[in-house]
This record gives sequence, C-alpha cells and structure tokens, in this order.
Amino acid sequence: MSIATIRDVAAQARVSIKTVSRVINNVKTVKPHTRERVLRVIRKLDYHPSPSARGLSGSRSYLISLLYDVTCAYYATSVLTGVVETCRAAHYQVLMQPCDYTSPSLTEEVTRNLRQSRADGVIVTPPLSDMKTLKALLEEQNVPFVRIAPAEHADDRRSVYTDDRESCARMTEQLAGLGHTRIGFVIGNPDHAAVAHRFQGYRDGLRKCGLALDKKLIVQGYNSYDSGVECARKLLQVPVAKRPTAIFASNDEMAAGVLAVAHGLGLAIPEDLSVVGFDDVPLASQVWPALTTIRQPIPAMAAQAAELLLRQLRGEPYDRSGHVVESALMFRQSHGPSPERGMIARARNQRRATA
Amino acid sequence: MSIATIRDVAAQARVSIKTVSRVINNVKTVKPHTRERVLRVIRKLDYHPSPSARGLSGSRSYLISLLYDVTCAYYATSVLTGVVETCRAAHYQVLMQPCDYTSPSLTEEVTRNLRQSRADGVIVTPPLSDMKTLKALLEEQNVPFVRIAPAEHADDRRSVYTDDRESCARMTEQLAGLGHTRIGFVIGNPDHAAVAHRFQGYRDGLRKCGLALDKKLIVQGYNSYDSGVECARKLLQVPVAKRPTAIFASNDEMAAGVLAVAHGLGLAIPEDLSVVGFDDVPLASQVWPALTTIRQPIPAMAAQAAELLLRQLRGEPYDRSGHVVESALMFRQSHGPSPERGMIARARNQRRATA
DNA sequence: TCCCGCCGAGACAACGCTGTCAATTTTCAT
DNA sequence: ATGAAAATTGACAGCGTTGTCTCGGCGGGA
Repeated sequence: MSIATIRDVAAQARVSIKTVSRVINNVKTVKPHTRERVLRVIRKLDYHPSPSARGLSGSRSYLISLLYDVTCAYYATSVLTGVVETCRAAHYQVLMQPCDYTSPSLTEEVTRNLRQSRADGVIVTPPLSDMKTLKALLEEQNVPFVRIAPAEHADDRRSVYTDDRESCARMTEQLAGLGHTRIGFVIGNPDHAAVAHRFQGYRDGLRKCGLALDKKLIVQGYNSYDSGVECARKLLQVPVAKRPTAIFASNDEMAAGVLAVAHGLGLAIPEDLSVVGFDDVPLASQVWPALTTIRQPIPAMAAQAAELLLRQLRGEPYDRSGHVVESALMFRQSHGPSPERGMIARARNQRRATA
Repeated sequence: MSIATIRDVAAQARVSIKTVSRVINNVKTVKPHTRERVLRVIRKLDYHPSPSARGLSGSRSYLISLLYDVTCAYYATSVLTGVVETCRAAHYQVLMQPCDYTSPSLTEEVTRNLRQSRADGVIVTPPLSDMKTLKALLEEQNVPFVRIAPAEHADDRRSVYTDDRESCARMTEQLAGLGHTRIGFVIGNPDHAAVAHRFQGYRDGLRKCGLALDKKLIVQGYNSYDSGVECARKLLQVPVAKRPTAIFASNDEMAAGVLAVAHGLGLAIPEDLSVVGFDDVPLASQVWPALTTIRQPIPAMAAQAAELLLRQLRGEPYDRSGHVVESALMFRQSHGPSPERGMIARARNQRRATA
C-alpha cells in the first residue's frame, strides 16, 4: 500500500476532493458532521497532504527559511529549537540557510537561495538581523520576515528583542551594591547591535548608583574568547590600586577569557575579582568558577518570532504584544563582594574550610 | 516581473519545455549547441525550477532531512554546516528534525515527520545513529539514509565514522610517554556508542605501553559537565599516592568538570594533574588552562555523509572509500609530564616567572 | 539505393492539490 | 407554504514540472 492521497480520502468519506481540501485547511464552511467523517478517514489512512502539490497549486511552500550566521553554535541551535517547534505545530517546515555576515556576496547568496527554495517567510537571527542591506533586500523582494534582536526596536511588528539594556543595568547595580566602585566593562562587537547595546545598560546602572564612568575601565572587545583575553590584559595589567574589582563582559565567551587571564595572574575569583558575563551559554556553567551571567530565553524568543511570522503569513491581525522577552540574572560563583569592603578575608577562610 | 518558469525559458530559447527540462536534469541526449543556448537563457532570466513542481511531477522532493538530538549544540551545528554545504551544491535543501533520543514515542514522531515532509533521504547523527529501532524503521520504510558514527561499523555503505578508538590509543600512549603510569579514564555515556568506544582505545593504549588496567582509575560518566565533576571527585578524593596523575575524559565537557574539581582541590594543572578531553568543542579552548584534546573533523564527516546519501539517491555506484575520517590530537596547556618524574618543580618555577 | 536503428527533440498526459465559480441544500422571514 | 438569502458542496481548470511515447532525420550495412 502506497501513500494515501486526497482522492482516497474523498472516496472513503464519500465527499468531493474539494471538501477534503476544505477540512485540511480549516475552512469553516464545512458541516461539523461532514468534517468529522472526513477527519476520521484521514486518521484511518494516515493521510498527509503532499507539500509539493500544495505548494504548486496554492502559492505557498509551507517552508520557513532560517537565516543564521554560524558564529555561535549555541545561539543558532537554541533559535532553531524554538522555531522548529512552533513551525512544526503549524505544519511548516524549517529550511536552514547558513550565512557569513561578513561575506561581500551575502545579498546575492540570500537572493539566490530565496528564489530557489521559494520559502514563504524568513526568520533572521543576529548579527544578520542588524544588517540594513538585508532588511532592504527582504522588503524589496516582498518576502515576509521577522528579525530577532535587530539593532533598532522600531516596527516591532517584524521583530522580537530582549531587554538587554535593562538587565545589564540591573547587573551593574547588583555589583555596585556589593561595594564595587571600579567596575570594568568589555564592550561587545559593534557589528552585533544587541550586544553593543549592553554597554548602554552598564552606563545606566552606573548612573543610577551614582558611580562615575571611568573610560580607563572600558575596553572594546569582539565577542570572542580571544578578544576577552586581550581586553582582560588591558584592564588587569595596571597597578593594583587602579584595577577594577569587577569586570562585566558583554558575553560569556569574553568573560571566560577574563577568567583565564585572572587565573594566570594568580587572582582568586571572586575574592580578588568578580567576573560576570552575559547570555548564559553552557560555557558559563562549565568554567571555573561558574559564571554569574544573564540568561536570555532564546528558544522562547525564537518561538515568538516564528509565531509572529506565521501570523503574518496567515494575514492575521497584528497583536501588539510579545515582542520583548525578559532576561534573568543568574547568580553563580564568579562574583562576590568587593575586596575593598574588607570582607575578603572572611570569604576566603570560609572557602578554605569547605573545600 | 514575476518569477520565470520553464515555459519562459523554452520560449526564449525556442525549444520545447521538455528540452529545457532535459538540460536542467543533465540528460545527455541534448546537442551541445542547444544545451548552450538553453543555459544562456536560464542564466539570463535567473530561472530556478520550482521545487514543488519537480516534487509533484517526478517523485523527488529535493529535501534531505537531518535527524539530530539537541544535546550537543556544537555537534549539531557542525554537522549541519557540512551537510548544508554539500546539499546546496546539489540543489537539495536541508530540513531540520530535532529529536529526543530518550523519547518513547521517537519512532512515531520520526515516521510522522517523514510522511509529512516527503524527504528523499535522511542523515542521522549520534546518538540517534546508534538506535537499532531507528535503523529498522528507516529500512522498513525504505528511506535512503546515512548514519554518522553509528555503533557498529558494518555496512559502511550507509555510514561514516571516526577513528575514535585509534586516536584515543594514541593519546593514551602520549600520556604514558610523559611518564604517567596512573592514567584515570572517564567513560562516556553508554548510550552514545561512539563515545563509549573511546574506552577501548584507552585500553589499547595502555596495553601497547605495558601499563596494567587499574579498575580503580576508571569511572563511568554520562557526557555532561556535571557527571565530569562527579567522576573527578571519585578519582581525586583519595590518598595522594593512589591518585591518577592524568585523567583522560571521553569528552571535553566532562574534562571541564575534572578541571573544576581539580581547581577546587587546589591542584595545579598540568603540574599536579594532566587533563585531556575529546572532541575539541569551543569549550576546550575556553577553559583554563586550555584543554589538550582530540579534534574530529565533524563538518568534513558530515559533508561526506551527505555525499554518500546523494550518491545513493542518484543511484550511483558505490565507491568504497571515504567512510572513515581522521582525528587529530590537539596539544594545549592542560597536560604535561607526570609529577612523579620530578620535573614538576622546574615547570612550576618557569610558570611563575613568565606570569 | 534502401531499410534499420539511433539520436535529438517535441506532444501530451499525469502528479495531488487549491482557486473559482456554479450547483445544491438548508435556513429563515414572511 | 414560499421565496430569497445563506450555508454547504462539487466540477473543473490549472499550478510547473517530469515520464512516456512518438516522430523526423541521418548514418551505415546489405
């Protein structure tokens, strides 16, 4: 027995093919009784409509294309998880389209792939979501899309973003509350708007706590572990009195780099130096000591993005909500009170005792 | 101007639709001259055949389904990269199908998704590739597939695997060569055959170096960071004389757990303890000190898998090669000579000096 | 010179579904 | 009961490609 077609269902349910089609597509002008009968047959035959035929006839492919840059495996996978789940429920499939955001031929590649795949819509992840050229391309080609964490928060109809700025402010306040007055900051890659925005939150936090912004405590990183190492060197290889007592890195990888440099200098963490990151990637809890960081609900955000896109595709009215997702501060072992509060000795002794 | 169809191409090239189809599908019974003309028009119109129409008419969907378990983001992404690249070149698209290998309804889910998506073939990644039920399902449904790193290396026509056992033996020999005689081993999750196989390599290595297998130095892990922590505790919280001087963990995450415990105990690495991992995930170079480990060329392996699958789909003859990919030992900072060789003091002094 | 076979190319009918529009049945106000 | 409007269903023609079959023309052996 081969795969059942719509004709088989129609025959067994003794209705026309068109009626089966209506049932599949949730058209409301079908009598409940008829619908029931058809559904029973569909289940009995384990019938699934052919995506090809649907695509050819209607003009939908039931395919969503996910544009992502391969720089962060964890980020990509998390987004994917959220998107696939939502799309699957709506009988859409997800196509992968890896890109290199630095490639000069990016737009051509994307264009070609769009034409080839005939995807109904596109979800764009950072840092691709920041690119104006890409946005322009999609708009020009009239392809429905939703962006995740784009640079500007305008037209939220087509974007989902996180409260990076707010959460960074909260984290900074937290550190200040522990007595830190010299809080270093490692800025993220300026190409990644969302990450770069975190710097704003840091400044907000300082301001709220009445701390002055010290330019010597701020260094520019590029999101990689290596750049974290480099930045940490700049911050830490200075006279002790000028050293920051806490370093806030814009992402966990750079924070890991900071940890490595601190270890190399023989600094105890968190007794001599507090280190905090952002993202809560698995790495954060797999370094020693485990990083205090900020968690973004990436799968939830991605699911939300998919939901928005599907609504757009179905032409459903716009629901002005769910565009911002909230982050959570994750307190682990890499931060503590400022050594200047004189609490350090006690803390260290406690550690010794329990180890 | 809307999207060009095969009719437009046929009209402009002044040939029949069928001839254009022949050109697209590389049918050889087309005069070179005619083929050239058609190709020119195709390029000029930027024509791409409609996957839906091709799928409906022929019986191929030009879709490859990637079955993966979400446990390891890096692994999944790396495989994806290799697969997408190869498939894209062959004008196939990749569909994502995330699975939970522990789910009792796994086979039903897979079956349903296969029927829904009509994928032409499937690539299965570990640990799913180990599952007999899944293999049986695919065979029964007569779906072309290729498995990556399955448990048994039989029928290599449909699988690609790494030389885990050999590389682990080499790494073990390496450690022995540095004077280590008590080399601990953290076995991987028995559900992941490939990972569990690494234990065999460790034993091979010991044998070659004339070292006895000491059961007290072997613990069972489950691939996670936490299980690495647990295993390290078992290995290290014993009298110093009985401690291993080196620990070989079956993957990097567990190795990171070992590092954390060692740090907690105040052990210097690699002076007091060498730690090595397996996989060379990004984590390996982002912990402190950076892990000596074994790198698998995952994207290459995945590309190879895709290639084998495409060949199967095209009905091409079987080429008995390229099923094994070679790993490389990555020497970084987490290993060194055995402290029992008395080299430790010198090494430590050097470190202090340079820090 | 003639016929056979092969090469290159076209005609036509699917493939399984949806859109459009027409036909039928039901509902409801009179 | 009666028509008109509304609800429900069906007939039919594509959608853009490929498979099958057919046809014309050309080279080569008898």
